[in-house]
Amino acid sequence: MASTAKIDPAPVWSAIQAIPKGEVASYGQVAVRAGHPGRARWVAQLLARQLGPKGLPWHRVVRSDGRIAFPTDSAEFLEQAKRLRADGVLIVNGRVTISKRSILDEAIWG
DNA sequence: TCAGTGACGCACA
DNA sequence: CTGTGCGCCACTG
Repeated sequence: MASTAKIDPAPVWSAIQAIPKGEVASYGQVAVRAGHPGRARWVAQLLARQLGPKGLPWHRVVRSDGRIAFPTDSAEFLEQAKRLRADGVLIVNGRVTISKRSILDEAIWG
C-alpha cells in the first residue's frame, strides 16, 4: 500500500479547541495534549500550513514563553494579538500578560 | 532517497 | 532580565 502514512492531526485540533476562552496554551502543551509529546514543531507546522477546521482558535496557541510566534512587526502578529484581546487576553511587548505561565504549564489541564 | 525548512523548546552565557 | 546556540521531529521539494 502506498499510503502516505501521515500522522492524524485530529487530536491536535481537539486540543486547541479545548483551550478555554481568555486563556492560552503553548505548542508543546498542545502537542502533549494531542498525544504527541515533543512534537511542538509539528503542531506549529500544521498551523503554518493553515490546515484544520475553520473555527479553530489557533490564536490561543503561543510559545512556551507566552510569546506570540510571529515577529512583532508582522501582520499575522497583529491579527493574533487582536483576537487574543477579543478573548480578554492582554498583550504587552508581544507577550501574553498572564501570571507567568500559569496556563502554559498545567493550570488548564494539569 | 537526500537535503532543507520551520507559528518550537530548552540549556547556557 | 536578554541573547545565542543546539536539538528535536515531521513535512516539502
